[in-house]
Amino acid sequence: MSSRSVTTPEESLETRLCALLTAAIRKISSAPTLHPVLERPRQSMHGDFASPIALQLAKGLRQPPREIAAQLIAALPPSALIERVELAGPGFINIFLTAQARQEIVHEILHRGHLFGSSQKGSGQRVQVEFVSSNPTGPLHVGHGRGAAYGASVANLLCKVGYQVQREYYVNDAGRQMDILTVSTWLRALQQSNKLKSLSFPNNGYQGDYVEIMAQEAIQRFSGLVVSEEPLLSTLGLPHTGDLIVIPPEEEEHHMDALIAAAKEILGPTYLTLHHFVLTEQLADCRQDLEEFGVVFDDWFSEQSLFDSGAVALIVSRLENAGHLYTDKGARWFRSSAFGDEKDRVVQRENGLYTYFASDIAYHVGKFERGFDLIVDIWGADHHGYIPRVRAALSALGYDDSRLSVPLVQFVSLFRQGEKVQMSTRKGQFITLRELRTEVGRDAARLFYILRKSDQHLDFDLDLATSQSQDNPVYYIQYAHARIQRVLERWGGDPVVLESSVLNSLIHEEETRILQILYAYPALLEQAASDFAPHLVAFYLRDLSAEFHAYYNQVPFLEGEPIQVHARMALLSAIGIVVRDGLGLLGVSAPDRM
RNA sequence: GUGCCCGUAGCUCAAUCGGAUAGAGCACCAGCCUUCUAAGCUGGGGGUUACAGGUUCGAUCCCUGUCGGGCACGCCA
Repeated sequence: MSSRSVTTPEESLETRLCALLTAAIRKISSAPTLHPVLERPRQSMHGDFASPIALQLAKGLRQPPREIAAQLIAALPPSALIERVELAGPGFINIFLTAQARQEIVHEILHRGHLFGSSQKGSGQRVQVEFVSSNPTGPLHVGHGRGAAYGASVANLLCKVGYQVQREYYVNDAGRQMDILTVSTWLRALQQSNKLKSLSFPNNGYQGDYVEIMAQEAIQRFSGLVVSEEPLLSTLGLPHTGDLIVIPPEEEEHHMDALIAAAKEILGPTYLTLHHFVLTEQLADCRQDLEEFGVVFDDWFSEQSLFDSGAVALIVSRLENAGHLYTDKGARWFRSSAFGDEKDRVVQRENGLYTYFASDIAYHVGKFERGFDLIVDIWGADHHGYIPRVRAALSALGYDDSRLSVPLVQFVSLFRQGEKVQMSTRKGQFITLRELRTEVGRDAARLFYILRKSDQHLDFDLDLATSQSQDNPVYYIQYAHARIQRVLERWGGDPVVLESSVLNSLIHEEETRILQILYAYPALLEQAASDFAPHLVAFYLRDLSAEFHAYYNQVPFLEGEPIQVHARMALLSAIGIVVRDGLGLLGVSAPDRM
């Protein structure tokens, strides 16, 4: 127990070692001290920690780096943490910890449990993470799944390192796409009622099965929905000859707009009812889908509400009053090129309607007004050109756009039998997130999605993922956890006694390496959070699992002196806690047996 | 054409914000189950980090150029 004083939960090893180095720097130099960097060397012969500080000081002090390093080593205050210090290479200071210093991490982990790795780095700042935010015009597909898995993990990480996190879904319920979905549903309802004779379903309508299902439901629920074809043709200005009407491809968009207008005119208030119905249906489906994926939002923010509350009009007038708008060709333009964008952008169209950009400015200003210190927008990579204009608007209105971060998520390409699966949302030809979850399972999907950097293309091999083969890294990590639980179960002792176990025997190579990985966990989480890089957690867990599996194969844990067995059980228990916690951050379960 | 991102082992990807001998998985080769789960372990081969320059103690990382790939360039959202 006396050894617990070596490290405390408040001060990590890194912090204490940095303090020692800083003290040494002050002794040999009066120059303003730069914060000493501690690295984790790739090779064990380079110590538990290494610092290139002497190399960095060399220029300012006008001395050879090796000489500075030697002085620093001599000036280093004595510490129970440090076994020895070596001067190496061009001037690295390699620090070797005492076995006791390494072992103490086990007690810290057992003591803090799932709180281990948490930090106050975020110091309670409020951060909003907005992600998925797909148009509620159909089921989520595998591309949205990546955004969901990534965003949820980023949010979990930020939470873990001390931020106050709000998870938000921006509902694009105000645009033309929702009208197209409404009309699509209506036309399907007419088709199902055998009302459409000469008018065919538009190519640019939503064609998925879910539209047919909503149409069936709508027929049951809303009277006045089903009308004959004649008034529709009249309103559209099309002939009543009874012949099939063919819309040329270049006319399709105009035709759709005409259909929307006609639907509004013919249905009257029922149009709004239907619009509300399809929106509600899609959002409910989306929410359930995400929940089953382990992704839960704190808020679903309606774009329409920005128009209803007058926030959009207000924000445009704020830009107006600040002198950032001008008129050209009948439209109102925001001078975004004056704030770093490559060209100016329209906020109000010639027809008087606000653009999506206008409501998006209002949305982002609203985020700041809601009191968030940091704003994280997770967008598809195809929106990267959109970032400068949002920053420009925020800057123009006096907000600090450095408080906005926009990590991009690249596309997902599906491969089946070595061939790329072509997808089209509009035509309903896509693999849904739900299908993927059913085939692959939630755990595998969640891990697979975040296994590579978010801004890299992801080739999702369906055959590999659906084969449930050992190639899938999720099993490798989960298996480590399951093995640990089985060993602890076999041991059968009281876990509480492990908190005060004597750890002196944990000095073998495998054990040392595991300890080194374990005490790297808090710093790893901080980096993964600040880089928005959950893939680092996945790689970490695989490394930790690999070391554990090697250990497992090498040492019969339950054999030997009780004191030694206790030490191993304490170590295993600590590994289990970290693996479970890390998987939890990624939304992956940690089964006790497999 | 312009802008942004990317180019690392046969394949899919990492690389501690400029650090030491660039690492994993898959695939390939050779071994390990009467012992806590073989969904595991051990060993092996495999690289001019696309190419050419530059910056410095030191470059996969920063700068310039070339080649190749992706995305974006609407009064759509």
